[in-house]
Amino acid sequence: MRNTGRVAKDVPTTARSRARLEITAELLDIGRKHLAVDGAAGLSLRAVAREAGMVSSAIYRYYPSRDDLLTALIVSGYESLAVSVETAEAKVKRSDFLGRWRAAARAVRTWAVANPHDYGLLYGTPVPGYQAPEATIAPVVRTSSVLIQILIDATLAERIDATSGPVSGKVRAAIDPVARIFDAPPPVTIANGIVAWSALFGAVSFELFGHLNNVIADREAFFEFEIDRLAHQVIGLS
Amino acid sequence: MRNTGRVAKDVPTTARSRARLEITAELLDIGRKHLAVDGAAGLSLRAVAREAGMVSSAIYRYYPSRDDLLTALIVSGYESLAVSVETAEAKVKRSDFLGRWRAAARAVRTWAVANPHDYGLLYGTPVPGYQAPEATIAPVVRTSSVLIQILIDATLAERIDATSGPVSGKVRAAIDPVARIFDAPPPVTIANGIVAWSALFGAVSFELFGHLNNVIADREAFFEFEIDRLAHQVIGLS
DNA sequence: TGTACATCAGTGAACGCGCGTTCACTGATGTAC
DNA sequence: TGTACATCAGTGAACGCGCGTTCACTGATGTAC
Repeated sequence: MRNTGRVAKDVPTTARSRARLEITAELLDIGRKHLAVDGAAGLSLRAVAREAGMVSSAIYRYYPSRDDLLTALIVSGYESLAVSVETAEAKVKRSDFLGRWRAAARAVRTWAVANPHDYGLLYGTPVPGYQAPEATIAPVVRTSSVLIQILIDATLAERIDATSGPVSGKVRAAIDPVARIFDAPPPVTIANGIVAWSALFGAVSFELFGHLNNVIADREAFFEFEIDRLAHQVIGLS
Repeated sequence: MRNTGRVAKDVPTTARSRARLEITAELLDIGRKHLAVDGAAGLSLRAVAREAGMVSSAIYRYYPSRDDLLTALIVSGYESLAVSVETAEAKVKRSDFLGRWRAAARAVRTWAVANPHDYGLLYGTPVPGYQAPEATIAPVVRTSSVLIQILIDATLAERIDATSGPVSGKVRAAIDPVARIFDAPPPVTIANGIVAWSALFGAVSFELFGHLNNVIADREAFFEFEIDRLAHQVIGLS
């Protein structure tokens, strides 16, 4: 079997290249498991190779350095989160804006609870000495685009309360980097959206990083309260 | 000079014990510096000892293990944050509840920006394999008590809007661990307070951990907007 | 005040460990003719 | 289809490194009489 002109260059055809993709993915999975035990700073290429049944130097055929494995883990984490959020949000009727926000917010928490160490890698303390390369930007945007799209749709449907009033010039300048990309929602909506978004991740981080111990008994119930408060009081969604 | 009966046992009298306190504190400072470069997971007793001009084994006279140094750093971090927040909030007229919230919230951010690595240690990803001992609880409570006191005072002065309405039984049960300690504010106020509190730390974490890059240009201006939104829309402070 | 003993900070060597990365190599797989 | 050569996954040894912790020790400081 040969590649026809149309097939993308990276589709594997030979046994060797199929094996390469599989092993690359397997090493990533093992890396993810180690993240859970030792944290990002303790991630060790030797340990991953060992568990894969390879000699320590062999892993360099797949990841040229420790930082490359870390980058792959971060990218795949953001992608996995994005898929969860997109899938959950897509199931809700397009005109149910509150429902779409709830679905997206719940998906963030559910994913984080299921993958606490990936969450910590993405949204916790930055790994010292690690500089995120460009490759990590695209999958980050995917997740937040879900919220932005809800805001855009709700704005066009006139389902966002503008009770909070217009926003000062200073704030408008502050949010300029996002606002210049999406011009449908008014500045106040974008600003409120960012407040709600960072509050959402604050809520999830508090739960996952142990700051709700001896504070909140039923985390799921409180989270529901929290995201409704944010939707109604902060975003003005109805 | 001798101890009179009244003097606390741990007040140093001899040159030796004074030196001990000083060196203990100096090692802590060096540890804090290393935190900034290598992160919590990379904190090394040998490196700290080296910088203090000691042989590596000597540090064991002061901190019996790596985890003990880490605990001391965490406790001193929470204390330093608590002092900043308490001091800033205390300067505001008692009847200016919004001003008190703003002062406390700003103090959290200011402290975090000035001590990003301590902040990461306290509010970021938990250190793998490290179990926080009881000693860390008291200083944590100090900071959040500032907010709770504002809520109590504002409730008694009837300066909190109850527009958000009463809270469901489920939510009341969820916040029971906190509510049973402070009975002045109604459950809805406590619940709203926790939402605002975790949103505040979410905002600070987003900024410090790099999630506002290419999103918010002027972070201070946006933070001001954010804490006002939280005060008005979420807590209902006037 | 002076002496004898106890306490304790700091030394230096050693333990066993794991790490990232390089390199020359072997042998299997893939490709061109 | 068969052969010669090129590619590349995986090996095993080695490099230089830093780590936490223990231990027997020296010598200065503090305490009791």
